[in-house]
Order: sequence, then structure tokens, then C-alpha cells
Amino acid sequence: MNDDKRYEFRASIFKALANPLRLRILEKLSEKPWCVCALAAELHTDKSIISKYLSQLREVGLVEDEKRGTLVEYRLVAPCVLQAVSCAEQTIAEHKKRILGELDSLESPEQKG
Amino acid sequence: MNDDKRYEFRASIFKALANPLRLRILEKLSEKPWCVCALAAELHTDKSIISKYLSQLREVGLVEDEKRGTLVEYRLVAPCVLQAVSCAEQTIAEHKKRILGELDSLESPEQKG
DNA sequence: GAGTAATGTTGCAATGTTGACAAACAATAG
DNA sequence: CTATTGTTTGTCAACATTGCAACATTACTC
Repeated sequence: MNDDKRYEFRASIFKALANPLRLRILEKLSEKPWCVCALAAELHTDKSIISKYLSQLREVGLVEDEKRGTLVEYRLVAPCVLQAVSCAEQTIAEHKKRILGELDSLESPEQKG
Repeated sequence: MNDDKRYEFRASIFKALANPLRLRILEKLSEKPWCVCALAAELHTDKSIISKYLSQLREVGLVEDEKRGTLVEYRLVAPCVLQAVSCAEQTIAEHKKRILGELDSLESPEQKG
């Protein structure tokens, strides 16, 4: 795989993650497999949207589906992505804390050392 | 922070990551701090685009900047995000391998059990 | 088989967002 | 004042989001 493709591929994964509702779907799928209609009811969203979003997630390989009669059961394939979310969130919280600390030291300019 | 905001916040992080060039920038910043002009030269891209992309990354807290004369030095704040990239990529590679395996077993339908 | 209900997927249209490029503008060093 | 470095703005095309309607598939009943 060439370099450009590699980066586009990675970006496409994050593009699939770059939506609040899709993140909710993934979090639900991290608990157990869900069908479209159950997710639609759970998340108070039209089934067509849930179906489309699940397709997007499937295209980049984050979830997989399996037919069960009239149902289509979706399951999470890449659970480490959710860890990535909390990692990023945590790091950014740290960052903001640091910024606030810098503001504090500006307000009390006396130096201790 | 309420629930909706939390998910939108997470999504905004992934939105910032959902671009091949921004991923290249982050990878460069994982080596060392870079200024805008050096990144623009390295990545053969207009400085206005690099500047805008760095702003996006800064807004979600993935990088931070520091002025040095006429230069503005950017550094990575959340290096674990890069691990997230390779994690996702790896998992998806596994997924594709599995799909190919299933296709193979369809082509040779004899079962071993 | 025909009819019906439940579940998913796809197409369309309106609206909003993002991307890329060029040009103008701002800030700093000398 | 000039050169260097960064940021912002304007424009236009491309893409994303949302809700609704239409269609497809399966299971069940008669």
C-alpha cells in the first residue's frame, strides 16, 4: 500500500468516528450486538439513519453484520478504538488543566525559586 | 458536562483527525516541535493550509503552540492518539483478513468437523 | 401462492459543513 | 522599510446530515 493511501485509509477511519451519534452507536455495540431497530429505539433516531451510519462503520471495518431472519445484527470489531476515545479525551483534559495553571501563575507573578 | 456535549466533544477530536494531511502533521510533530513554515516545506503544502490545520488541532487540544520571534512552534500534546491510529488500522487489517478467510471457506465447502 | 407485518436499505432534496487555493492582512526582526 | 513568518478572508466545489418516502427481504398466516 502506498503512502498516500495509508493516510487516506487512516483518515477514513477517523471520519467514521467523527460524529456523536456514530460514537453512541459504537458504545452501545461495545456492550453487546444490536440490531438496527433496537438501536433506533434506544437512540431515538430514525432507522434509516442508524442503518446508514452502521454501513459507514462497516465500510471501514469497525463493525460487522450478520443476518438473523428479518433482523440484521451488528457487532463491534475494533474495541480498542473506544479506548482511543477516552485516551484522547483524558489527554485533552490534562492539557486544559495545564493551560488554566499557566493563567493562575500569571495572576500571582511572585516566583518561588 | 452533559451527555450530548461529551459526545460532541469526542467527535470533534476525531473530526480533527479525519484528514490525511492533518495526520501527517501530527506524525511529524511526534518526532519534534515544528514551525508552520518548516511543516509547509516538508509536506509541500501552502502555509495557510498548514496554519489552519494546526489551529484546528489546537482547538481540540491535540497540539499547543509557542511563539519564538517570528516563528510559531507547534508541539504534540496527545501522543497516545497516534497509537490509536495504528490500533485501528491493525484491527481493521485483522477484520479484512477474516473476511478473506470466510470467502476461502466458501470456495472449498468441505467441512472438517 | 397471496396477503400482511416487521425489519433494513436506498434514493431524494434541503440545509449545513468542510476543503483548497489565492490574496490580503498582521506581527516581528533587523 | 523590508523580509520573513503566520493568520484570516473570500470564493467555489465537494461532501455530510437529516427526514421522509419508496422499495426489498423475511416470517407468518391463511
